[in-house]
Order: sequence, then structure tokens, then C-alpha cells
Amino acid sequence: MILTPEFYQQTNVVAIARKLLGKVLITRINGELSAGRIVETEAYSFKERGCHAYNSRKTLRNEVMFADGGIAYVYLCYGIYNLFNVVTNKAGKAEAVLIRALEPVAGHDIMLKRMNVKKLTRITSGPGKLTRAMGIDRTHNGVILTDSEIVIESDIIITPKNIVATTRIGIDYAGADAALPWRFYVKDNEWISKW
DNA sequence: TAGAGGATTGAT
DNA sequence: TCAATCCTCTAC
Repeated sequence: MILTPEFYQQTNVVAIARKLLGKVLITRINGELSAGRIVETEAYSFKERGCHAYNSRKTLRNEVMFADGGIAYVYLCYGIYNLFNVVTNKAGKAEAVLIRALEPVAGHDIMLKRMNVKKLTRITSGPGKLTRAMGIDRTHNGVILTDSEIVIESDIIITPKNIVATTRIGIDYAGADAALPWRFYVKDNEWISKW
């Protein structure tokens, strides 16, 4: 079942980041279907420095974060990688969940082709890599995740004891907020970005 | 309008 | 440890 706008518009982005573990991200780009189970996420909120929209600072890039939850926020990082986020909360409350790793469940051949590799080895283990494998790029910024080329469906439930909470990656500039335990991943899963 | 830097990755 | 690479934001 496709996740509803109500799911995305809950007001606790950290809770949503936890619940997204086990869900399945599905893309149908140019008619090519691929899907992956979400095994690693990070939460970002306008309330803390790690977030592009810290202090509700609105720019051309992060504008979609200020819309109602349930759409994609895709942006270019380091000039090379597209990073895929799910916008959450209500309009005006800029929060999002970064999808950091997937476990491929369908469309393996398409992913291998997009990555230009032959073997299915950790091709979705990292935020920059999974967007390439799934065919996501900046043209998908702002698409509706409940009805578009990109959707997320509910699937298995990850029980709390199988969820690991730790600090986020690559946000040293965020000062004290870099210590927030807002990164979540499925325990012992071989597809997470780092362990 | 120029300059600095980044929610990363893979090779050295 | 370091370069690739280019868009975005900030300051002048």
C-alpha cells in the first residue's frame, strides 16, 4: 500500500525516519521499474544546524522543504551526487528524511545497468549511489511521492530492537547538533552505508 | 558577479 | 587522505 499524505505530514520527523525503515521505495523512470527496501535514514529539521532549512531559512534550493509533507527533495551534493529526501510535516515546517541506503528488491538488472556494473554488490549503499541506481535526479525535486514516478509503499515492520540510532554523517559543521542521534538503520543489514 | 564550500564517493 | 565537480549561497 502506498504511504498516505497523512503519514508524511506527522509532526515528528524523527519518528517518521524510524518508521520509513523497512518501507519500499519504487521508481518507474522511462517505464523502467526498480525498487529497494529502505534500510538507512537520517532526520533533518529546521530546528537544528545540520539542516539546509535551519532557522527556517528559505532559499531557491530548499524551497520544497517548506511545502506539505509527501514530496521529494532532491539536490546536488559536491557537484556530483543527487541526494534524495522525503519532505515531512506540514507546510511551513521544513523537515525531511534523507534516504541513505536501500536493499534492492526489484529491477536489479536496471540498477546494474544504471550503475554500469555487472554484479549486485552494494550498489545502493549510500545516498549518492542509491539515487543513481534508482534513476533519481534533480528533475524529480518536488514530485509527489503518493502518485508519481516515485512512490513509497509500506511493507515489513522493523521492530525497535532491530533499529540502531546513531549520529548523522558528514555534518561536522553543525556544531552541537551534529551529536543528535538522528541516523537510523536496520541492525546487521548488509546494505547500510557504513557499519 | 566572484569566491568558497558542501547531508559523497572511490581511488591512493 | 584527497580529488572530482558544479550548483548554491554569501558578500562585495
